Amino acid sequence: MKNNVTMRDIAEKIGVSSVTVSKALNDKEGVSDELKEKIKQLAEKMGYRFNTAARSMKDGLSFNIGVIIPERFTGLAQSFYLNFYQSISRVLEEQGYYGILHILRAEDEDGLKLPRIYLEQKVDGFIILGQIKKPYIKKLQTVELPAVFMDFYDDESHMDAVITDNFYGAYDITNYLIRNGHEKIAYVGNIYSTSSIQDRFLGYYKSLLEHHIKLNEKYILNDRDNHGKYIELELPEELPTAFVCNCDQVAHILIAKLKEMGYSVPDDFSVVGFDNDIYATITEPGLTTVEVNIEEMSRTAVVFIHEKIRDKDKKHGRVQIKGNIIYRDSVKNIKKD
Amino acid sequence: MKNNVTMRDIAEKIGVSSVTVSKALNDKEGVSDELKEKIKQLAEKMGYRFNTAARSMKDGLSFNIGVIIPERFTGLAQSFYLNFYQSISRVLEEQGYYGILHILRAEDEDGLKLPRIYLEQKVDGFIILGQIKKPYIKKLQTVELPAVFMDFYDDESHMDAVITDNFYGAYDITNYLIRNGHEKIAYVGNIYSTSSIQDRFLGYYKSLLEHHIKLNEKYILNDRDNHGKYIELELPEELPTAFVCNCDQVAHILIAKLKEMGYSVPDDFSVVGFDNDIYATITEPGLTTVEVNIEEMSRTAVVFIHEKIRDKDKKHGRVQIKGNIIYRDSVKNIKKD
DNA sequence: CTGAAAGCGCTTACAG
DNA sequence: CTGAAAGCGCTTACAG
Repeated sequence: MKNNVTMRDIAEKIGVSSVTVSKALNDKEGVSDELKEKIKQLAEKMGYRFNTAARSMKDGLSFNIGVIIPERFTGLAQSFYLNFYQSISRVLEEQGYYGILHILRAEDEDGLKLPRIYLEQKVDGFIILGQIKKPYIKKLQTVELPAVFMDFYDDESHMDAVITDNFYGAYDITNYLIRNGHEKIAYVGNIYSTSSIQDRFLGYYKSLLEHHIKLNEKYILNDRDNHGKYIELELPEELPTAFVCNCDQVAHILIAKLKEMGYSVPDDFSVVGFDNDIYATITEPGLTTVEVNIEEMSRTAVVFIHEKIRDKDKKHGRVQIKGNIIYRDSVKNIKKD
Repeated sequence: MKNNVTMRDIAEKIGVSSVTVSKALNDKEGVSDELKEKIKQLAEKMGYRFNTAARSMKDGLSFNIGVIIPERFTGLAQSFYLNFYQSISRVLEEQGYYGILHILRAEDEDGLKLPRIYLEQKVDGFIILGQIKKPYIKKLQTVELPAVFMDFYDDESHMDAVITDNFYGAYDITNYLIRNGHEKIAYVGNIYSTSSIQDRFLGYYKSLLEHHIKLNEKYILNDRDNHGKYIELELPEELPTAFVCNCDQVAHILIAKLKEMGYSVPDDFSVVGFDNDIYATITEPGLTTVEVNIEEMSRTAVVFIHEKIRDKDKKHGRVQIKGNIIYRDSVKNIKKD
């Protein structure tokens, strides 16, 4: 690649040293304004492009952030985290960083194999998008690079985490159902599966408690096995009037099942979701759901990782970003006035 | 970052030069097998991580590929290209590369602004995913980096392109409808919008021609304006028995509309799509559609860009990757036997 | 305000 | 089989 314009080329053309060119292009002190301007213009004219690799060598920073998504959260039907990645990648670019996506294979996660982006010093830090297994979290902690968890947390490890406010989101939307006259409300989700599903369940439970509605164990419906694979939903004998689903996709599946059984939503049952992802709009009727504020979460995570790169000891702890309820057509007011 | 282990550290510990360490770790000639093994083990033990930046400086290669997606093909409801990117990113990683995603903003596309990944020498080449405007194509050609188009092509510019076999895909699936007794078949798509939609239309047309079915202009239904925004579908007065949709998403929209009008699919109308994306499985009934072979296309594009990086003058032209028909439940056999 | 020197960590000839 | 030297393109003290 000898045909690339370097600072030295510019320097020679103008009769100064490359140090001066460096200072000028980086807007540093110690170059007269005229010269600065002259250098900048010549650089532009010569088609100068900054060589990131050289800078990286000097300060040991790549200005790349590795965004790690466990394989099981990807696939044709699961675009949520990819959208998340897109948002992160956008925010990173605004901040002068780049996001390198790494899909963490199940075997690497189990085998505690660190991604090559780490082994090749390709990145300055990690954003981990989606719950990873405990041993892998431990493994990541042995690594000196900063990491921020997104959309999940792990209490033992005290890693910084940016999560959606699962608890209050579920609490709010359950309150909304109750305000609409519902009392027999089921929760759909494997409450032993992920922290998100658990916290959403607890928010739902809090709402019940506050309204002195007794928690009915038969109204906790399992939606997936412990590997995250969806299983056939089993409805209780005595049916509720409303369902709080732990995510929009499960709400979509539930509604399909109810329709198959000859029921109508929201006329026979009200259903709410969580996430506001593609399933919320694609479902007929549109889902009333809790929006995950992807943009705000991305912004926060990027600020965190940036600060941690500059200061290794910086801690942020667990930060919850509140989402709003998006009202669509899957809830019916059954209050008898 | 002084606390990183370098080749020199390993060399000193073992009493050889860093050249020998470099040779050993890269499995080059000129080091005895014993020494090689010893060096590798020590490297492992000392937690040595290769410094990509240093290698980049030497040979001017970043081992990053910029994957550019125009903004208008992204968003919550459009995960197709993100899935594509994921597949590309996976294949790149297998080949020792990394894919850096760049969402091309509309204003940058119109303003002919090159992405920063180019200006900062972050990437060795581009994969452009999704049709970009002509002037931007021209702009890209002024750049010395190799580029491969994916899922679209541009005839004037003779840029290498990996596309799905739109023509024969649509031809095959239209043939399939005809074999099922359909003769009044509409095509849904703005045939002036993208080359894909146009080619799929022509495949549909070829099938009609071969079966001596006259093309009815009223059976060409526009689905989007020239900015790609979906518009309300207008059905012809005399309805067809089947619809060939230019993509699954439009098939989804069409089926929703037909259902609203009180019709049933496939009982009243057969509908087929193209892409086999999330809309194909989410639609009720599941869509019979032409699968885009994302994996194979990614593989091909990565091979192309890799070859072009090594040999600037390498040309591949336009390569079509054939997809298969995925049979689901949106087509009814109406042949009277 | 300007620049010579040194160094970031590796690799590529080349010499022994 | 092994290594000294030079260089990739930049930046950071430091000297003037």
